[in-house]
Amino acid sequence: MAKGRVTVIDIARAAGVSKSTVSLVLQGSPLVNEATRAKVTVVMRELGYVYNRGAATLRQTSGNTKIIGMVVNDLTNGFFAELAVGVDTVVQSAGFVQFLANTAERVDRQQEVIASMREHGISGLIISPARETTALDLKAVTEAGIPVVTAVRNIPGAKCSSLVSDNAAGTLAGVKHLAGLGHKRIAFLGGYPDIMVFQERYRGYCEGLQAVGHELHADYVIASSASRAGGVDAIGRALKLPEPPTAAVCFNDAVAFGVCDGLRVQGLEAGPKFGVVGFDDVIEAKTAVPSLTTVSVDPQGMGQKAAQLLLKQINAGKVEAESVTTAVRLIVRESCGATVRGSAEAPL
Amino acid sequence: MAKGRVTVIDIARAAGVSKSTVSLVLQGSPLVNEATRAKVTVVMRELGYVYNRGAATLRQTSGNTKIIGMVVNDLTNGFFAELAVGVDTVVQSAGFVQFLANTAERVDRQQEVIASMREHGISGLIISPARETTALDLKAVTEAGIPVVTAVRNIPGAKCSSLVSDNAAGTLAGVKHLAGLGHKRIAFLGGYPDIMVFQERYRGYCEGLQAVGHELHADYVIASSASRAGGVDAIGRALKLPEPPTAAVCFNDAVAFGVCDGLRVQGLEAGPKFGVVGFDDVIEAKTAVPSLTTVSVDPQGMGQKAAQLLLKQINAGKVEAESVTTAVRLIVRESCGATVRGSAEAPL
DNA sequence: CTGTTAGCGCCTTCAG
DNA sequence: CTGAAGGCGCTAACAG
Repeated sequence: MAKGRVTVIDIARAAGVSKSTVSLVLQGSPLVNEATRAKVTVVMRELGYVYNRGAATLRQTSGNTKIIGMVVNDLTNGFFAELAVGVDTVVQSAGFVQFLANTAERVDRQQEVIASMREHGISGLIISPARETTALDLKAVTEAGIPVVTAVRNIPGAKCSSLVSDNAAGTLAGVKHLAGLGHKRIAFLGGYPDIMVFQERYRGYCEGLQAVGHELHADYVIASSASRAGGVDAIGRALKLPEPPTAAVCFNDAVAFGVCDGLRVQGLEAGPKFGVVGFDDVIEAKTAVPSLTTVSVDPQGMGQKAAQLLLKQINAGKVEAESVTTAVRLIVRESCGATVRGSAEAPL
Repeated sequence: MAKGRVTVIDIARAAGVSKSTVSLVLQGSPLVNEATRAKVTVVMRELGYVYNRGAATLRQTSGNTKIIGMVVNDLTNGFFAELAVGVDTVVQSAGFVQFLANTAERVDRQQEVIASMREHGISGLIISPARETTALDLKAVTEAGIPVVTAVRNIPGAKCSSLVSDNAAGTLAGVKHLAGLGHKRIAFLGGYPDIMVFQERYRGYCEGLQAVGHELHADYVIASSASRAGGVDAIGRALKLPEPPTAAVCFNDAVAFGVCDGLRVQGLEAGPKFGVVGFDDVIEAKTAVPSLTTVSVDPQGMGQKAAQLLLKQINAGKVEAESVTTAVRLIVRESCGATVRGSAEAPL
């Protein structure tokens, strides 16, 4: 039963041809007679032949298994599950299979599974790295010439492509959304200007104001720690201004939650009267509140982009694994006091 | 760089030994001198050797890749994501890797990925089958002697193990829970007695009544379609009884929702005054309501059990892939008007 | 268009 | 305890 696995040689004998002919049929070569091909195909089905990809890989340019590795830090989080689904769809239709491993934020597990995947000869790797992951953890893989794409989080010094939110487009969409609701005084709250992400989101904020014809008021840009406490602080200061804002774009979701808290203290509420948009950094995704409009990444879309990017590199001959930062599609979910829905698309 | 992949022969040369010695080191054979082993190990690290599992598999009893396939009908659903995580944890610690594929309920996709996985030589398969899957769809795999475990849903005629909810234990726990809250008149609503699942859940109901010392009243067992509408119907009839029940165990979640609807119509409400327990059949998982106590499977636990079962069969020499129905752990989540928490464990 | 020959990287005898 | 062959299933040249 499971004993004599049928091989090319078996089907060659049964079809009265040679193994190489069978091999040619297998890879759809045009060098084979149509009648022969048909006969071989039939015999294959009859004998229940299954292609042994391992053997083929071994013989060929030792590398192109059609397997890609996908390692995720928390599959329990719906965001990452959707990410995996996105990857899966494109990977499947390209005839690849994906290894999936969950790290539960543990670098040691992550390294183990990466090693394991490498033994199996993955031809590419998509990874949403565990915290604490350093460029060194990926060095072995990248140096082996295996294309790597990081998603959601990126690893500074690593020789790999990364896929991060289009920060500017997100805040831009947020501003447009709020302006569309009639808000004239829109603040930008939270975060510190010394980090790159802040600069990008701030730029989008400025561009948004410009796009809707508002002036940029320095008073409405209030830096604070990128935390819930920081949000409370920032909104507190904002409301003390002579002409307080009526809406705010927040650096991230944590800040946005803090802003909601702060509003509540003042007897206000996030909603139609005071519009709050938070940039969703996934980390707090599980605690999303409905009274908040968030700018968030479409996880499936991100997964698809990641897979496409990876496959492109694999097919391109696994070179050019440079730090190519790519943009992703953003969705502004409207949730409170509005029917407007903003969205921004930025191509690869 | 990625050119000359280092092989056993390379490291043999560098370490000044023969390939077979290296091979022995690789599989931790005791037949090798400690000093030699150390030297070889060092050289391996220095040259950045990675074990080629494909080649090994090819040489060996052509079958034992350490890969298991996991196919899921909807990874977007948190339940299945957790299931996958459960599988992943045990599979990882057993030194296996998992292929994960999402079918989105499409049998054609499912068949494709299964075929693909087979080409890669999976040594076992865990599958939560798409609807419409028949025993025939799995025949090729099972006949090849590859152990298969179905989870969540099972496929009648298939030669494989399956993992389904412990129905009796679930309803039994539900009855105990309600009795613990002081309910004396507990009904069993929904479903039709001609299906196996009904019989099992009904049995648990009876056992539960017995366990808490209640009489079984035929009036309190009301069959109806296993749908939301069926639930409305059943509770309607129940409330017309001379001594209406004060609590109900429902055949499944759909029925339970209907019961809640029906109660609301009568000015009642699921909660402390009228206890409702629904058996969670996953299908409706996304629409869970908080005022409802549900008997539901622990998805991670189920995944772990599935993986353990599969690995056991793989290690046992891939025989005995008979229809072994196994039980799973159930959790009764308490949610309304009670601090009691029931749970039932049924071992493999 | 088809058959022949030679390995891919590894593991298993079987001698030394 | 270590070295020398042979072959897993498949494909890549070459011949016919």
